[in-house]
Amino acid sequence: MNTDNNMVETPKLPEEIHYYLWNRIATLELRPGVKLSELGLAEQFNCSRIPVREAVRRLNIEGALESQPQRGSFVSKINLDKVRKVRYLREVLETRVVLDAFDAGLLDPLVPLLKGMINDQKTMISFNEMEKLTEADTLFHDFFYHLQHKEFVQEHTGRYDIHYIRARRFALGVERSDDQKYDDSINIVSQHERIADAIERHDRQALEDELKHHFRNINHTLEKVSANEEFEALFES
Amino acid sequence: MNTDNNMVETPKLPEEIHYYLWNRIATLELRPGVKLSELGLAEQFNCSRIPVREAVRRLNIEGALESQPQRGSFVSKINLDKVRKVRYLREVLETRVVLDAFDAGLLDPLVPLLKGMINDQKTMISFNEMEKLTEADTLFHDFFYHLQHKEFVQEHTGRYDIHYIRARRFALGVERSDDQKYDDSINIVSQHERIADAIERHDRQALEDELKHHFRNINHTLEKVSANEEFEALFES
DNA sequence: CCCCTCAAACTTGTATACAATCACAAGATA
DNA sequence: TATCTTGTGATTGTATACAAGTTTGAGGGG
Repeated sequence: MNTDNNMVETPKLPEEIHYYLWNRIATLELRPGVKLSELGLAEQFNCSRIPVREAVRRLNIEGALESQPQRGSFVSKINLDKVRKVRYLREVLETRVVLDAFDAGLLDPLVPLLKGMINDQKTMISFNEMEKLTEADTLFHDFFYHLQHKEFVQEHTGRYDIHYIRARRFALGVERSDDQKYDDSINIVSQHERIADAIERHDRQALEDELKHHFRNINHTLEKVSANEEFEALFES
Repeated sequence: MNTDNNMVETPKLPEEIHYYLWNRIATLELRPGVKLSELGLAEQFNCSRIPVREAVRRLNIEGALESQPQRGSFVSKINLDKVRKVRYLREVLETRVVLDAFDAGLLDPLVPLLKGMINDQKTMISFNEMEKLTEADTLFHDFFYHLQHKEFVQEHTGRYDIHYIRARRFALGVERSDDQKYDDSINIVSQHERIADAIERHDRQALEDELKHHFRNINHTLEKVSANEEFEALFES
């Protein structure tokens, strides 16, 4: 997110506050719609409003907060339109990165590694470790970017987009009841499996189709979940 | 309850300042390396440092300014690495958008329109109207995004990236001497022409190749220009 | 019970003041 | 002359104070 220079700088106060709030919002500990106040945060961080204000302004730019003059600052609701747009970018870019790696013959020797990751993911589901599964899913996708030295693409494909990040927690079922979450999680991992299978079979067209299907999956899940009354308050109307 | 969000809001001071500075930096009126100070800007805008500070912080996030504590705020040099990354995104995404439009058969009836735009571009070159050519180039590329209702993609493909924007002025020769600029400008317009020709000939592979060649053109131009001593000071080492 | 009035408490927007650090130039010293 | 010291101004970081608008809730009237 922030272009970390090589030097270990003392984290400045506004960055510290921004980092703390961003993470609390991304993990939904701070629920969409919750009201924050600059003064309250200032007391919490034992400083004046100025450093807090800088963090709040940045969170506004990133779409994590929405400050209204003389009213307050509210944690933004998850914007499904934004999620759909980021999803499209991700489909186009990540498909290209994976297929380029495939065409370069880089993926064949790595099929066993991929299958190992997928087995780990299955284990996490069986032990109901959904937070770990979220990390494992991130790792699975990061893998292809690193292989192609295209990590920077992720800055534009939802790796740091607060709306996509939060939506993904639902797609992976982290925020849902047990009976709801297993279906989608198993789906996602089985999609990973079919991607690995297509690579193993050297079936380029199948790989492309499975990738697109995988990325579009989040849409289907979200349309379903966002219509659920239980979660209505989390999404922008 | 008068929650009219449709009302035309008075542009807030920080946004006004941000907009003004962003444009001055994007057009290179404020040259890379130039030093600004919050207090000086505050006097210029007849306000206190607080609204200025907000604009400056945002320009820092966007990479247009680099503020150093107790030293000053400096207009950033053009970062060629960032330009290359944005160029890659643009190649992948815009190629996909254009080819999707091609596959949907949307482009055939619009070939005359494209040729008209290209003729206008040629006229601008002959009259040495490089600023207008920049706008016309923008319009030519926007055209495909609008056709596919994918305008939002441009937010991620350099339409608003300060480094790419400034680099593009060089690719189009706006900031260079007459003898230097004609070559590259004519190249760019003739590339547009070959793109239109490929569409007219229904040659999908040629269209894809010409698009990629067109997007990669900015790299060649920039490697050449950034090595020129005359412009060395504008680029990050 | 419902609705209106109004004042106090909040909240963000902005101004001013001070603190901490850096750059630079003038002067002292060898 | 060359180098170090030092003081002054400049610049960003932070704190406090006030301005302007919004929310909230108590109290009164119907």
